Amino acid sequence: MLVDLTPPLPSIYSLHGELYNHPHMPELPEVETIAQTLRRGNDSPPLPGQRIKRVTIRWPRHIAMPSVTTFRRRIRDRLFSEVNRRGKYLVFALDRGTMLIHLRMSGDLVLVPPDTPAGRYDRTVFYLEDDHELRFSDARKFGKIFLLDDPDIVLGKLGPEPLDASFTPLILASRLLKRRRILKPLLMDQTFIAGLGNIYTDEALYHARLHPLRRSDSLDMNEITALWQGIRDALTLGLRHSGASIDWVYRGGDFQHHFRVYGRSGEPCLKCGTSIERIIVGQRGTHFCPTCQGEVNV
DNA sequence: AGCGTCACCCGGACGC
DNA sequence: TGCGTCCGGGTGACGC
Repeated sequence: MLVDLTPPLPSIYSLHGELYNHPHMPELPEVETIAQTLRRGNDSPPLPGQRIKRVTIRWPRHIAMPSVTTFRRRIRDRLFSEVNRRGKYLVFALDRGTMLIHLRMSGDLVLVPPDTPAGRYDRTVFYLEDDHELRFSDARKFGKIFLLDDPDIVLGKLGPEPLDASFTPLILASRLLKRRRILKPLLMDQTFIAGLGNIYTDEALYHARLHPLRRSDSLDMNEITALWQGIRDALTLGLRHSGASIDWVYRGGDFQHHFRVYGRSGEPCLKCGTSIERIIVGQRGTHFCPTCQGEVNV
């Protein structure tokens, strides 16, 4: 029934010698880039101010809350008022309630003009009053959509926003020292800090010159400040490049050309020339420079 | 309670 | 051609 008119992706999977035979999820910079594009409009008009006529749901398990039937009924005739981001969630404030979308591994959201050919992985389509369509495509089907009166049911569990002014080195210090966890999985824990995934965690630790296996309570204040700065540097660099485009969907960002460690195993460290290593930490591929991020002292 | 580990969801790409 | 394996984020089960 659906015709695949999606052109094959350019070969962007072997940029650094390491083969990217898998997708990975959009993180804070990618989600922020999508939010900004929808908010401002690009080739299409801004999403705020648009009203939803109806919705098509091709993969009902995407709808996390409420039930699919209730979702379908409640989303009708809703007006988009704001598009924001919290952690890796897109937050759509409506005239009644809030819709949250988590893209997980392979999700993407685009606002397209009328009669745009269907994409192979379009799963949920919001038909708007002016006949533009907001399309949620998701090859891996791991994405989640919520429609809530109180978005804090979901967003309330999230840790601080790393780019907020309220996120200071001291806040980070108190959170790190309260725990006794390995840094890499702790930074990816969305209740500890919101928005970091595998790529930006590895990049942040490299900027901070910290080994991914360090214990959270072993850091001194200088190291904590370096980590705070590293997190912000990695995210800011990603944002400046409109995120990375090594997913199933090309988003226009080009940060993948600027990774310091992610996907660069076997290649020389840009600071010292040492071969970048790849290890598994908490079931996740983890890239680091054994010289620059050397001391593990657990 | 806190922490680590593992299976699961899913499907494209790869090795054999 | 086809099967098994791998990968990823988040969740939930389980064990220490």
